[in-house]
Amino acid sequence: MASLLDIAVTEFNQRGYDATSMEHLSRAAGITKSSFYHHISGKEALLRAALERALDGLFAVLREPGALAGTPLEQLRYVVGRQVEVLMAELPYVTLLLRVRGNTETERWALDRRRAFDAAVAAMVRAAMAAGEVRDDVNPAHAARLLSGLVNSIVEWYHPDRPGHADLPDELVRIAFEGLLPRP
Amino acid sequence: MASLLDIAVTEFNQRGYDATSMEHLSRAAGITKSSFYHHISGKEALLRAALERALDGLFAVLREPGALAGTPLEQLRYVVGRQVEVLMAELPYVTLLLRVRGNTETERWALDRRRAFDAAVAAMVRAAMAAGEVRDDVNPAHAARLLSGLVNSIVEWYHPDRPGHADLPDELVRIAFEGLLPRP
DNA sequence: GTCTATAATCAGATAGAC
DNA sequence: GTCTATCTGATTATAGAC
Repeated sequence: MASLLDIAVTEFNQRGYDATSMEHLSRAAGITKSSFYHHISGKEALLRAALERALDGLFAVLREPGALAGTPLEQLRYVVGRQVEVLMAELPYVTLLLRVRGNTETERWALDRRRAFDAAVAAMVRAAMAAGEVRDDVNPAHAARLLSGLVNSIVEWYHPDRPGHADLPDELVRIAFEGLLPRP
Repeated sequence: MASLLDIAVTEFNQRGYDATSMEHLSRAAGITKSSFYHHISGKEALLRAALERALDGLFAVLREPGALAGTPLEQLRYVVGRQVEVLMAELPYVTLLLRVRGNTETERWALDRRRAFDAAVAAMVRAAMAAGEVRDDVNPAHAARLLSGLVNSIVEWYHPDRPGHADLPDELVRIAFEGLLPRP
């Protein structure tokens, strides 16, 4: 049986957080709004719990051995691949995180933590470029932003139930680092 | 003086469409809510006008000579570069388009047209792959999705007023097709 | 074109019975 | 734990004076 958090996150992602009412959530859970309130303190608490789960999953990647050992490029490739895996494993939570706009204190907190994660990846891109392992004819800040954007865009179309997605982390790393052109 | 549409789109992008009230819009325009209603028929009409502008800009690219002549790869590179330029030129409108969730008839109409645009680009990716001009060791559908995601992710961080963004279309095309690794 | 005032509806949240 | 009933405030939209 799906938890109330799972149900809420599914609804939030379908309609958008602001467009989803407590009535929507309670109906999706099969109980009344009042009963729903017996279990959770409010709409924003649900949002906070979901965003925490997404952020915890992403930050954990940065502490894994593969993110800390090897050349700067090896570390970067590892983190990008794992980031895709976390995104796929925690899809609804990461999706919600990526759509936060900063309207409330909770949303601004999540945006701050997300920016910190992106900054860590950006530092790895700069380190790899300084080591000559990443091309230096593009703005490093742009390269980092585009890399993050490429990874995050997966939430817009990935569905866990569809087949043929097992290779996705590897495909993404290949395209990100080697590009769409055929190898020479 | 900014038009009411410009003002509304700015507000929609800041807070999200659903979280933005007519009160927000009229205050941003410097008039009362009632006066605002004198000029426009409702919130959704504003959304529709904005989404139309974004979609018209994107579809126009597909009809330009550069999108119709040359090898499949040349056509694809042209369209991707021009897509970035349109995104930069019509930033607020395209941003709004990319955040539509499908809650109303207007939003579903926009989603349909957007999917048609993406399908046209995906067809160009497949054509380039069939011609041996794009690597064939990735799923063509994934390659097309990732390419679109890469381009669209720019709306999350691009600001027209910041310097150093003139090369962005070219940088993006380089990264998309040649990847982040240094050239051999 | 702009305003004040207000209608009609819906939101998040609570009280209290069972 | 779940329910009906309700509160309070915000939201879209309109009426009608100036």
